[in-house]
Amino acid sequence: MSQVSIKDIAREASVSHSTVSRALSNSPLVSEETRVRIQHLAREMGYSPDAQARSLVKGRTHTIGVVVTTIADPFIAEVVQGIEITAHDHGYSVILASSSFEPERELDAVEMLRSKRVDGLIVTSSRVGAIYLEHLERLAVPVVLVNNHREETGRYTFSIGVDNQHGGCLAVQHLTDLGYRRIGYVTGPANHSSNVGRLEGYRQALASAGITFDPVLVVPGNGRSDGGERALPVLMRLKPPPTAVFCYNDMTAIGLLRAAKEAGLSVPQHLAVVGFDDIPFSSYVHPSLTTVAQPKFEMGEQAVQMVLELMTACDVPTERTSNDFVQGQLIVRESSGQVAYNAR
Amino acid sequence: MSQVSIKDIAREASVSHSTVSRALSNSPLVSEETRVRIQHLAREMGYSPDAQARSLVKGRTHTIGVVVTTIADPFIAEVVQGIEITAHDHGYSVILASSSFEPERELDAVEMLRSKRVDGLIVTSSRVGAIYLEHLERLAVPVVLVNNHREETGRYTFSIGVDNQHGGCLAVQHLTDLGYRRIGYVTGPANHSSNVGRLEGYRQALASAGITFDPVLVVPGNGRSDGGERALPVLMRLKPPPTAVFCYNDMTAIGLLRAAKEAGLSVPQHLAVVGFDDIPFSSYVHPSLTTVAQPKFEMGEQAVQMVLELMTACDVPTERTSNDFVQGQLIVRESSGQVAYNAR
DNA sequence: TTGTAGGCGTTATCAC
DNA sequence: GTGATAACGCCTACAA
Repeated sequence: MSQVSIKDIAREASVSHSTVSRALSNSPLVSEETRVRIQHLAREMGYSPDAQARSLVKGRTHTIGVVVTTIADPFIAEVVQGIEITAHDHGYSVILASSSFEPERELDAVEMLRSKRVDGLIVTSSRVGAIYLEHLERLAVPVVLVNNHREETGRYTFSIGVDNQHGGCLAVQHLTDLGYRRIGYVTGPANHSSNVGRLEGYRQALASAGITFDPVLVVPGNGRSDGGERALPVLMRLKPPPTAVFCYNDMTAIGLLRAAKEAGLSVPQHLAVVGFDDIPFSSYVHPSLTTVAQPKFEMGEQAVQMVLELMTACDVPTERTSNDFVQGQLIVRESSGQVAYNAR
Repeated sequence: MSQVSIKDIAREASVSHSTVSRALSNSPLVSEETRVRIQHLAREMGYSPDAQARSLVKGRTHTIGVVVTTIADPFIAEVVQGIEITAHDHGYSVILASSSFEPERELDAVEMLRSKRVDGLIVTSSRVGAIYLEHLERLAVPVVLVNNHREETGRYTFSIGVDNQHGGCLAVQHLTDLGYRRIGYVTGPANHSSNVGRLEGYRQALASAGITFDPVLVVPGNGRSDGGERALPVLMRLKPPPTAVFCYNDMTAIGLLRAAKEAGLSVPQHLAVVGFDDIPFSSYVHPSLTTVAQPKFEMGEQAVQMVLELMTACDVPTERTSNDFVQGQLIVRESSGQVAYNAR
């Protein structure tokens, strides 16, 4: 009933099923004539090869598993888009699993993907990246972490992420180039490597502009907009207050912008603001947000390429570690340098 | 090398592979003692059942295919989140494929999913829904369309979408309840069924408030923010201009808000604005946007449930049509009724 | 050039 | 209870 198989075609064409198999895979071991006849017949009968049966014998599923915390995060969604499109271009398809931020569910997902015999695994924003180290041997497939939040990256790990220090440096250099000299930083989650990196970039840019680092200008945020809202009054109470501020990410900056508006401060006249991420929103807020864009699509793209390379090179089995970094890009909008149209 | 199979376990345990199979599936046809022994051994050896081999014999993959235009659309991403989580809860996993708005790629995706023998198919925002009608017979699995933009829904189709008329009615009733009587509508893509439905809801709400419909108040948009920006001057040039406006969707409303700000109109004092969708941004714009929320997660959830039902009931083979509608929910924010804190 | 036979890792149906 | 044996749909030596 369900689906026609090569045996059905074989019967119809009065040949053996192996001849059908060969004809359909364009094997040279079959006569031109029967080849076209079989292929025509297959199309007519609505044949669709069974990928499972094929991969059972070939040992490859042409499928890669993708584990995310939640696909509803626009940032992650863009990375996944890069993954899906790149995978498709290489003849691979993608099984998506989300952990909903629960480590247990994340392990479930990995186990399920192992059962489905994915050829490789990409994990984004995992906070439990370390667990993969233990599971790697039995997983038997390459694993690439994207944008993970772990501190230490040991052996057996492959990851790809943005160069946080470089990005932070870009952001702050932009401000120093504009002449700002008293520049604040609103942090993200304190011990995330991304926060540490961006802070380091901040210090580096200050240093190269000949500005001495002042720790009171670093105020805590949390990566969310409410963190930015709370940070603003703290910054403005300083003597003297900063004239520009670099925020851990765009959501922080957006919260800070909102607080500034309510406090009657105009941006960028009273305070220049730079974010990080370039979430879709940042061009729509008012004033639009200067930020460091993370190449999200590209990160997905590179993750797939890394997995593919690791797959073919898996004879040299994993002693190597590789952590690739992509460079962020400064996007100048109204919240820094330029004066907004209608705010003068 | 790669993965241990039940045969490996059988050899190790000195039993037949069928006994191992039974032990691992908790069959009653195996002694308690060997069952625990085998299960222990399996865990020790790092056994992972091969889902492909299993589905080859069972005829079920416990996988559903999801075709999207792009996962980077936050709206779609939330629907997919609902799909993934619901599927997971029912023991199903999700293969994701994106069409990038190209019909040809969409067909590719469907063909690939057929090869992978998915048990069901969910397609979101397809503009070529009609193609599925032809392919349905050979697809041999249930297909559910989510939020599709086709006009006619013929036989053999199953879909789920928001009740546009009801939603439009909610939005405009909210405005009439507040006392507004001259209310505009900025359209979406003219012939989309969603636009037609929302317009119909607009007219219905006017009628039940005893307001006669005035066609000049309906001005064209395009579903994007620039459409909203261009619509504002058109509306304000009317004599008399509207005091409130319902927009086809949030992006349109956001564009309109921006134009209003540049024109020196304050919202909602000079003009109340209501959108549709409740995209994540709408709570962040200023003033925050009153809107009709589409239950995106729920739509994904219901789509999975529909697929699951159709799967088990596929003996009654498809003569039926079913189009389920979920109800939107009014979210009142600053852009309508309430006056924003700092705008008085 | 084509057919036969075996195997991929399961489950399921028989016997014993 | 357990063990052969035969599927599931495909690929691929090896024979013919």
